[in-house]
Amino acid sequence: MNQSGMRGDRRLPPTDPPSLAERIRLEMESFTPSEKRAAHLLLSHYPFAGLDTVAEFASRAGISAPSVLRFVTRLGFSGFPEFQKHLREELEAQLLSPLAKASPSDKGQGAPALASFAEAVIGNLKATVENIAPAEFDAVVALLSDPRRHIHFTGGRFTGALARYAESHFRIVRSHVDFIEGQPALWRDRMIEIGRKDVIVAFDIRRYQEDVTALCETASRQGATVVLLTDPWLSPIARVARHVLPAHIVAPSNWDSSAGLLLLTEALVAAVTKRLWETAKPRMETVERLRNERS
Amino acid sequence: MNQSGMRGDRRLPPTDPPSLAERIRLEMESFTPSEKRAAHLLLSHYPFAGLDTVAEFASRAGISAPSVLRFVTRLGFSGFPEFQKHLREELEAQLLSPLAKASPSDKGQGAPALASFAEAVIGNLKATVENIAPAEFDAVVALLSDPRRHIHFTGGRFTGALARYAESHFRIVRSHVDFIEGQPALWRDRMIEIGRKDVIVAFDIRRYQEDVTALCETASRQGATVVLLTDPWLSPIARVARHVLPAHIVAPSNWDSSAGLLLLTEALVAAVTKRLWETAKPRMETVERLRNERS
DNA sequence: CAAAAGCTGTATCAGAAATTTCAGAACCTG
DNA sequence: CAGGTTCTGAAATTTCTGATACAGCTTTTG
Repeated sequence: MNQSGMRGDRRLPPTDPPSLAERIRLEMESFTPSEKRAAHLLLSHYPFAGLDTVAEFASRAGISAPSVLRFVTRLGFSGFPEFQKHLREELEAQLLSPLAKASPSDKGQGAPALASFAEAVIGNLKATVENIAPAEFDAVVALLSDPRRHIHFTGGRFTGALARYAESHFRIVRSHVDFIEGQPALWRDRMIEIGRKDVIVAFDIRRYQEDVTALCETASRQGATVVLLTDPWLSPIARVARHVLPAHIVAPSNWDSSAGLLLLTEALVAAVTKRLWETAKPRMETVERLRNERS
Repeated sequence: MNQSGMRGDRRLPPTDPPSLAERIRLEMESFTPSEKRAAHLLLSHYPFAGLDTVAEFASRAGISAPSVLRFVTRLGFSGFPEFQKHLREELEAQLLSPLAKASPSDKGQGAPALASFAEAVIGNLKATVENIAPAEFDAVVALLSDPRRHIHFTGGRFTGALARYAESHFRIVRSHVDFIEGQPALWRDRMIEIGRKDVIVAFDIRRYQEDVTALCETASRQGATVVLLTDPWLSPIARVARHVLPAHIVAPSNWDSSAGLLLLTEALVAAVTKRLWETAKPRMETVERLRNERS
């Protein structure tokens, strides 16, 4: 039911109908606070958030109905119904034409920086996933799911934060989880009780940090199993690591991107949580209950 | 690259959500004449025809409003609004996840889990970038590039690690950067020197943490500028935040994904580093030199 | 620091939309 | 072809939504 019938009529570069979403993004700064909340809600669930009733929209955005009305008026619509009609038509048009996506128009200055950065990060994630040996990933999941093991996370200057992130999740999913600071003075003493039952999960990327390497070598010598999350050039820790999961880290920045490491971390958390669900569920519920009691 | 090697193991047909359209097609014969007209209209412009008003739908189908009502009742809905809600949800679900179709049971092995998890995360990153207003991003970059400002990072249970990650980078790029623990006991005293010159960068996602909110509210009351990185539902901190950068966080896991927040963080680091390059470069070189001396 | 401007939510109203009622039309069925 | 059943739409009814007025509050400005 395409009334134009004209095929191959892409005369112009895909100028696209200037989406309402784009306009909102551009005008965002000129919005009042509650208009911004409305805009954020709409953009985050575009365009479905706008298809509900005014009351529903207002409540979800955390503002009042009149503010929503003012918002749509400000966008140039004569009323809420007209606004919804526009959204529906836009949605229908977009859904029916397979070109759909893209939206590379984005002239803005800041956007390109963010967009191209995201582009690169997404490329890293894809490359990371493709280069992980499934067996390796599974083996690590199995290792971290073994309740008899003790898990220790550690990392360097920047990656230490990722180790902490991992620890804060695993700590809830299972027992015997902790975080070890990278500085030798802080872990030397603890090494005495590291042994075969222990697993060290180390994060280490470029500008590999000697103290983290030393920690892993010591632990390995004591019989611990070392799991390493690193970059494709492999931290020296790889020599003592039982399992290595490399992630791509190059980004258009003066700094490396840790997004791939975070992806692996979160995927491990998800997999282990699922695998230990029987015991993890009550633990998560308990944590939740304790949090609520406090407040 | 199916490591299981077991082919032909499609235990169950790809059940998929039984679309309403399918059901209508199956029951078509049992419809009355005017119901058929309604059904045909709906199927021919599925599902958009159903998103209009009853009157509009009836008119387009060439039947009366009550017939439309009887039609939707017959389909098992309690009323027209419920019918529309179903259409919207079906549409949203279909439009938003052309990627990770098999999220439910998926007891599958490691690699599929990792791959589909990555799919979802990548989707989050794209959605995050698209929903960030360029002006908002730029404004935050400008704010964090102002050498006269003091920057404080903070976050909740899980997001605290991201705040640390941000801090460890910004600390090198510029001066006057620190990290504030979320617990009130740890920051109450420091608030005395927080004022107009200060910027609080807060990370807070679902299960918003009251102590972080309290910190931001206090700081805001003292005249500090608050920047918030949160999820699309917006932490209550948004109330006092000057700038809000929302990131999509839903992943096929029992946990939310912070990858979008990390992306924004790294993009901010990259942008600010570039902007302050004249002063950042010598700082980075100095840090490098100090590290080497130590070893 | 005071006045002004702007923003936002409460309460209220008008109107439109969905739903029900009911009588007439069409269609079987015997 | 009469009696009964089913289907259908006009009109009445009810519900609920979108819109507005106004007052309180916050922020800005002089």
